[in-house]
Amino acid sequence: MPTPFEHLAALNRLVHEPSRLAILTALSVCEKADFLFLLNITGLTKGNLSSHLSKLEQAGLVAIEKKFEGKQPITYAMLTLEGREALTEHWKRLEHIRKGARALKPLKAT
Amino acid sequence: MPTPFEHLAALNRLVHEPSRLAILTALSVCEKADFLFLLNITGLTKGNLSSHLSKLEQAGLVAIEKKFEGKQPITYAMLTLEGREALTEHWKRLEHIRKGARALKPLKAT
DNA sequence: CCATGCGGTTTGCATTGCAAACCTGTTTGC
DNA sequence: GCAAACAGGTTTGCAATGCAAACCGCATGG
Repeated sequence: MPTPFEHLAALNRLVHEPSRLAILTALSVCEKADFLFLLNITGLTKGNLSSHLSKLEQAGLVAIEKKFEGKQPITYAMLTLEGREALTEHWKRLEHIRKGARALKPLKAT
Repeated sequence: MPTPFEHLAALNRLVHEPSRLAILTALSVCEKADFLFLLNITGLTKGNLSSHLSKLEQAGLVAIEKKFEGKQPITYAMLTLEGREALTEHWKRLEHIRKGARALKPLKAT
C-alpha cells in the first residue's frame, strides 16, 4: 500500500524549483513569451532568468528562439510538449500529495 | 496589479523542499510521529531524515522530543503551531499560483 | 569618441541535499 | 562474557544548485 508520499520522490526538482515553476507556469498560458516579459512577471534578475531558461532548455522543457526585432536582439521562450506535460504532471503530483495526506489520517505514531 | 507570481518569491524554500514538504505534510495529520514512521512514509534515508528534521526544528517548524521507550531511544516529531501555519500558508500559495496562471491568460508576449 | 542603456550571458561563491561513514547502546550467537 | 550484528540515529564530505555581481556586444545620445 503506497503512501501518497511516494509521489514526492518523483517530484522533478527541475520543475519544482520556485523560479522555474513560475517560468513554466507562466509559459503554460502564453503560446510564447519574451525574456523581458518573463523578467517582469517572475521578478527574477536577468542573470538568474537567463540561467534558469538555459537549464530548462537543456532539459528540453522549453524551446528558446533568438531573433532580431529591428535592431534589438530578443529572446523568446515557449514550452515544448514535453515541458507542458512535465508541468501538468507536476501540479498533479502536488495535488495528489496534499489530498493523500488526508487519507493518511488514520495512521498514528507508534 | 500584482501577478500571481509574486507569491513565488514568498515560497519558503525550507518548506518547499520535497522531502520536508513530505515530512511536514505527514506531520500535519498525526499529532505526533516517531522517526521510523517518518522514515517509512517518506522513503528518506536515516541520515537525510535526521538532517531535515534538525533543520525544521531549528527553524521552529517542528518540535523534537527524545525519550526512551524501554531501552530503545526514540525520537518524536510534531508540528509546532508555527509549522502548521507555515505549511497551510505554503499550500495556499501554491494553489494561488496555479489558479493565478489562468487569470494571466489574456497577457501576451512582447 | 565616450558614456549610457538595452538585452542578455558568464562567473564566483556560499548554501544545499545526498550518500556514506560513524556513533552509542542493546541484543544475539557461541 | 565477548565479538559480531543490529537499532536508532548523527555527522561528514562532496557535488550540484541558485543567487548576486561582473561582464559583454551593440546602439544610441551628447
